[in-house]
Amino acid sequence: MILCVRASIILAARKNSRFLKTRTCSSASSIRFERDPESRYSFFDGQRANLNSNALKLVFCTILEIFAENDLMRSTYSVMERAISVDLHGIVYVLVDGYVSSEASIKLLDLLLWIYTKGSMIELSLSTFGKMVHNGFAQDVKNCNRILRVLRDRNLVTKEGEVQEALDLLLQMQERGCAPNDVTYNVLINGLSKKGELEQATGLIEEMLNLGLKVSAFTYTPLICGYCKKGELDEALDIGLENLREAFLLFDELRSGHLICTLEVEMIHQGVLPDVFTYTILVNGSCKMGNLRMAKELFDEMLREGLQPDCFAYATRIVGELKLGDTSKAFSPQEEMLAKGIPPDLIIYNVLVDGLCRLGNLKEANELLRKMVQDGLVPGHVTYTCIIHAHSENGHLRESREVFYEMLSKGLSPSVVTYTVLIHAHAGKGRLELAFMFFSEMQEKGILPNVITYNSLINGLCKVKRIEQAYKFFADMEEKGLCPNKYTYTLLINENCNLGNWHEAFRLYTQMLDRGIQPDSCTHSALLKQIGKDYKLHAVQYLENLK
DNA sequence: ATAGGGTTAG
Repeated sequence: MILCVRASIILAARKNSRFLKTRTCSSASSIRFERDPESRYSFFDGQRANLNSNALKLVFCTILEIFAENDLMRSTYSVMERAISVDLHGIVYVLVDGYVSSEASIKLLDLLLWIYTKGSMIELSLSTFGKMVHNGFAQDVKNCNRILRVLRDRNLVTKEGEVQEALDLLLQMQERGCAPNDVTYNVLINGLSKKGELEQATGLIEEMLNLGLKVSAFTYTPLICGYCKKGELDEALDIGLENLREAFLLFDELRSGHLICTLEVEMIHQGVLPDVFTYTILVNGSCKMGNLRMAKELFDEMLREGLQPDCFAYATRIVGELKLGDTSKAFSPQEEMLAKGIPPDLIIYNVLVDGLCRLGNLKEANELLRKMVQDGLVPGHVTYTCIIHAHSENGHLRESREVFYEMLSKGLSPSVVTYTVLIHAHAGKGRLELAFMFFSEMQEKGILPNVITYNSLINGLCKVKRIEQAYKFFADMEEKGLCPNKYTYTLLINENCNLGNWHEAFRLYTQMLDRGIQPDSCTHSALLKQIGKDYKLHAVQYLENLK
């Protein structure tokens, strides 16, 4: 059988090369490939280069066809991956053009789209899907679901538009008779939940139930996740109100606990049992909302249910223990994991290194790094960023730079977070020249600064009263399409108040309200800093009520 | 190997 297939491939390849030679000799530019996006080659290099690239596509497609027809999907996969790795994206034209048998092209196009979507190659996914639809190859709901995920994620990353585009596709699917299924809805519910559109997400669950579609852990998990994130945002509001802080915390605890329990009960009511994914989110959400007791209870509940926690679940638990400041308890799951044959991964180590750094145990953190390397793991950019951060927080700017250069020498690419940590530290300590150096260096490397990066610079500039320059960066970020947040405004309001520029401070305050940016009590404190202490709290409460 | 949910750093 294998020999037979091999022989066919060789024969097919030979047949193709003859076919192509004929084409070349007759000097007819391939009719079949007129629409080839790589046709610009022929512009510079004559027909030969163009045909060579096409020849390669035909050979690849022939091999793929033979593998697919014989159901050798593993081999098909690796050949397809090879074709993509040498940028032969044009094979999609061969596949939709009817050059290979329709049975094989369906399989091959599915596979091609799968590879593109799995690798989040957004434009290639969309263009391939478009060609498939155009040629009647995309009737499969699975393909639609893959594209839905891509559209959803693109929307979430760029923050432009809505998950709307994906919702539109859902409508189109319904119109074309390609019935959306439970997976379709799950993808959309996930997108809406991540955007905080929880009511709309709940509405889709109702729609699913009405349609008799299967509601599962896949459906509820993102929604629970969304509620957890909302709780986290709410909690941020009470920073700075130390006589009211505890009351807020208690309130949040009750509310979030209640919501999470309701959802959990609802899931069980629907016959959906929470699994490791669900529990991980619940534990994480409880941690983030500061309810560490509930986090622990949920983790234990997961064990009682007979579920086997994995690295994700353990990482979440360790974060919780570290928040409680208990180093020994944070390290104990490691033994448990080893006993169960789940070796701690890079993220587990990152969490532990960061935890030790935050507790000021830089020495222990370094020992852990050595152990990590012994275990065959390589510290990554997050690991280094944690250590750089630790040095910065301790005011050791020189050390933080040294670790940064060590990181570069290991061939690791710093992220926007790494640079932001460095910029924040240097700008905050008045070392603005170094901060600016890092700021331009990151952009030269194509790492885009974000709101936090700009806030770090604005903070440093305000501190040394270079407010004009702070405004320049404020304008610069807006030009780049970055939206200033409540911290950006609070920094500028604060400095204007320090300088007695009340008019400007209130102008900024009005502007942020107009833009729908919620101020917090820090903004209000900054604004009212000069008012007598007795009146201050009343004034803050008054403003809080206003919004 | 052909869809869908979860973990770390500013």
